[in-house]
Formats: sequence, structure tokens, C-alpha cells
Amino acid sequence: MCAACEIREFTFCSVLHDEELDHLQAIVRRVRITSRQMLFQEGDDADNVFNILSGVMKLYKLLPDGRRQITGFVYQGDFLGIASAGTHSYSVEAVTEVSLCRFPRAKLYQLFDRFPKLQSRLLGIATDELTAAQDQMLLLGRKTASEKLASFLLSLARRMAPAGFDDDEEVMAGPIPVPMNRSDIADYLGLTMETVSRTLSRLKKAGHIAIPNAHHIDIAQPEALRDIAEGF
Amino acid sequence: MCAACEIREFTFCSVLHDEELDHLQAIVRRVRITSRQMLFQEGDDADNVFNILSGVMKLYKLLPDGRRQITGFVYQGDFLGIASAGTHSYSVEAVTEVSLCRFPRAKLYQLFDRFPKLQSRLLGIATDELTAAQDQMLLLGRKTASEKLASFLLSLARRMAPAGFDDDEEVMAGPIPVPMNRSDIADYLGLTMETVSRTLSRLKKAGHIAIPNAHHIDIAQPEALRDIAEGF
DNA sequence: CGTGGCTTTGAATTACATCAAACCTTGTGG
DNA sequence: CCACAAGGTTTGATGTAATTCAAAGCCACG
Repeated sequence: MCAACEIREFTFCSVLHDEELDHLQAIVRRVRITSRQMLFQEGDDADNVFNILSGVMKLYKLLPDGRRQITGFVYQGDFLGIASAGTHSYSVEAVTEVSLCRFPRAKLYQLFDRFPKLQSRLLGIATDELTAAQDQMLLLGRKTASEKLASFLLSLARRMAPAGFDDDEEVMAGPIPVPMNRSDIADYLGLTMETVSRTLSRLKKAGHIAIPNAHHIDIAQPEALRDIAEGF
Repeated sequence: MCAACEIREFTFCSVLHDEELDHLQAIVRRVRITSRQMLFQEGDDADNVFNILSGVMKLYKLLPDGRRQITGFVYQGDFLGIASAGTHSYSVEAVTEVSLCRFPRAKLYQLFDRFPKLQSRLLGIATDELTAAQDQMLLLGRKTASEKLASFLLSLARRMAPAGFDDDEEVMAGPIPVPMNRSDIADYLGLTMETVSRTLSRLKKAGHIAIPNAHHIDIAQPEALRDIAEGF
């Protein structure tokens, strides 16, 4: 039931009020996907778009010899599937168990006529993603391994931090869950798994972070990490 | 006069027909900018959006120590200035002399109500840019210097090639103008100027390209270059 | 417990960067 | 009209951050 959706206010659905939401309700379908399962692949027809209810997924592109670039991770509340040519230009795979809302693209886009604010919202989302993509280009093209890892950890904290994380006050409440493995992080940052591991070890030795276990990282010195991330 | 605009059919303006175009006409202003002049800078209020009539501009982001990442070049017909937070997240500088149409953002966006297809078009543009950004992430994160240069030259050919260039038939009609300098190319591809120069020399020695002069490159073997670009 | 799949650490290699100098072009003033 | 100054480009020698190859640790699960 969309009207009672627990993450409604964090997604594009929030632009519609209760009775308008019925139109979304009419075309949506909940889907559940287990870890490592593909949602769709590069080249597939982009028949559906999605909204992440819970879990984490990775978007990536491949070169013929298997080199992989992860272009983004999507988290709870994120919109997924804006595609240009009618086919997807990247593949999507679940990092954790994921549940999502699936909308037939054609039907959703038909609603744009009746609810222009839906389309405005989508334009806003696309615009934000574009800004994020430009930040990532700066990271991939010009940042060092330490700067890449620092940037990544801070952005991960923004999305995965347990309640209590406050971006302004620099208060980190406990370790951040790191759902993806070292290989995924490497392919997201344009590095190798080994370099990711080594660089995390160095950040740990410097006292900037703690690593209670491979899938949890504690940001001990947010301010220091931010300086590194921004290249100071 | 918008209705008589020589590049009308290649821009977002094409979604409006003659009388609708008057509304654009009412808010547009032509601007001319000389080479090396800034259009706007990272952090500036995004009060205007632009349409390139002629010339080439570069978009870039900087790190505090001066490292630069060029996130894109824009050419004739390209739309410029989609920004998220109300401020620009990148700087824009003219590579050549440039003339463009300037639209006050607020006024243009007001037209979305009356002409929803304007907004659809903008969403389409944002979507295409997002796809291009993902391709560029793959390039920056995972391609070698040769692959980067091959990709760049082919994309440049698509935008700068003299009439007669046919993407399918692989017919290259004469040398491609290369308006940007080696340093710009380097900052776009995440390399140094020297590596760009060396790599071009190697492509030349291999017979894939000819370099009549620093600002013109002839793609002698498009098929070979494409294979390199795609990582085969 | 043992086995398989991550992750970490170590040693050797390499693609690209850095530092440095020579080599054009192009424009300018004598 | 030529010399030469300035800015960009190319080429060379050397350095290094990150990769590659390899092995050892560390869990988690049956």
C-alpha cells in the first residue's frame, strides 16, 4: 500500500498526495531479489524503472576482457532505471537482499501528463545524479588512492550510517556498515582490491578510521578524512 | 530570431513550433564570448542556462592544489547549465570563440507548465548526459591511455568532423579539428599532457591516425581505433 | 574442525607521472 | 623581412603510485 509506504517521504513518490498515489499504486509491483542476483543487464530493454525499498545494489559496465567499472551504488529510497536509448546502458546486481518497487516505464511516463510534478521530480533526480557523476569523474581522474577511499567512506556514511549520524555536527554514531566487498569498492574507485585493502590499512594506522571487521568501518576522525577526501 | 535560427533543429528548441517559439524568443539573449573567457564558475548561482550556437567550451572541476578534471566539452547545439543545488557544480570556459543563447533559468522553467514537452526534452537531455557520464567513468576508471585516446578521438570525430563523416560507413572525410590543447585533453582523460602526446605519437606510428598539425588529426583506421577504444 | 571464499600483507613489476630539455609555430618588433 | 620571444608540443631520462603475482590470514559455515 503506497499510502502507508514506510519510505514514501524519502522517494520520488513523495511529490504525490494520498489520492494521487492511487495511480502509482495501480501500476506498481513489489519485487524481492536476493544477494548477487541481477536486476537487469546492459543492453536489456528498459521496460521498467524501480524504487529501492531496502538493500543495496551496484550498477556497472564491463569491457570485453572483464574489466569492470561500478558507476554507482543505490540505497534505500533511490530511483533506478533512468535510461536514454530505450535500453539500459549498465547492469544492476544486488549487493544485499533487496526489495523494490517496479513500475512499467511506459505507464509511469504516461502519468507525467496528469502529474507534471512527477516529471519535475524525475528531472531533479536526473540532475542530482549528473552532479554526483561529475564528482565521481573528478575522483576517478584526479584523486589519489587515499583521497578516493576517504571520499568513498564519507559518502557511504551519508547513506549507510545508523541513525544519529549528523553531517554538520560531524558526529559519527558507531561503525558504518559496508555491505559491498573490497572488489566492489575497487571497481567503484578505479583501483584494485589490494590497493583498497592497503589504503584502508594505512588510514587505520593513521588513526583516521577503525575497522572492527571487514564489513564495518568506524570513522574516527571525520574532519581529517574530509580534508583528505577534498585533496587538502 | 529563433524561428530562423540556423541550428534550431539540433537543439532542445526543436520541440517547439514557430508560434510557441515566440515565448522562448521573449526571454532569450544572445551572448558572445572569446576564447579563454569564463562563462561561469563552480559555486556561482545558476541563474541562467545556455544553448551553444557555435564554438566549443570546457566544463571542469578543481581540487584545492590545482588538479583539474574536465568533465566534458560542449559543442554546437549542446545545452548547458543543468544544475542541481541552485549553484553550478563546475566551471565553464570557452575553448574557442563561442556564441550562445542565454535563458534566465526561472523564466525558462516557468514555460514548462505551458509547454511540458520542453521539460520532457530537458529530461531527455539530462538522461543522455547521464549515459555519457557513465561511459566516461568507465573510461577514467578502467581504460588504458591508448584506449582513452582512441575513445576520445572517436567521440570528437562525432562532434567535430567536417560534413561527410558517417558513423556507420566508417568514412572519415578529412582531418578532424581538435580545438582543445593537449593539456585539456589530458585533464579530460585523467592523464598528463606528456602521456597524451606520447600516446598520440604511438597511434600515429602504428598507422591508426595521422597528425598533420597539433590541432588536426586524421583518423586513418577507424575500425582499428574503435577496437582499441572498446578494449579489444 | 576443516574447507572455501574473502581479505590482508609482501615482493616484484609497470604504466604513467614527473622532471627536464629540445622542438616547433606563430606573432611581433626591429 | 627576418630574428627571436613566447607558448604550446614532443621527446627523453628517471621516479613512483598503483598493479600484478603470490602467499598467508581470517572468518563463517557445514
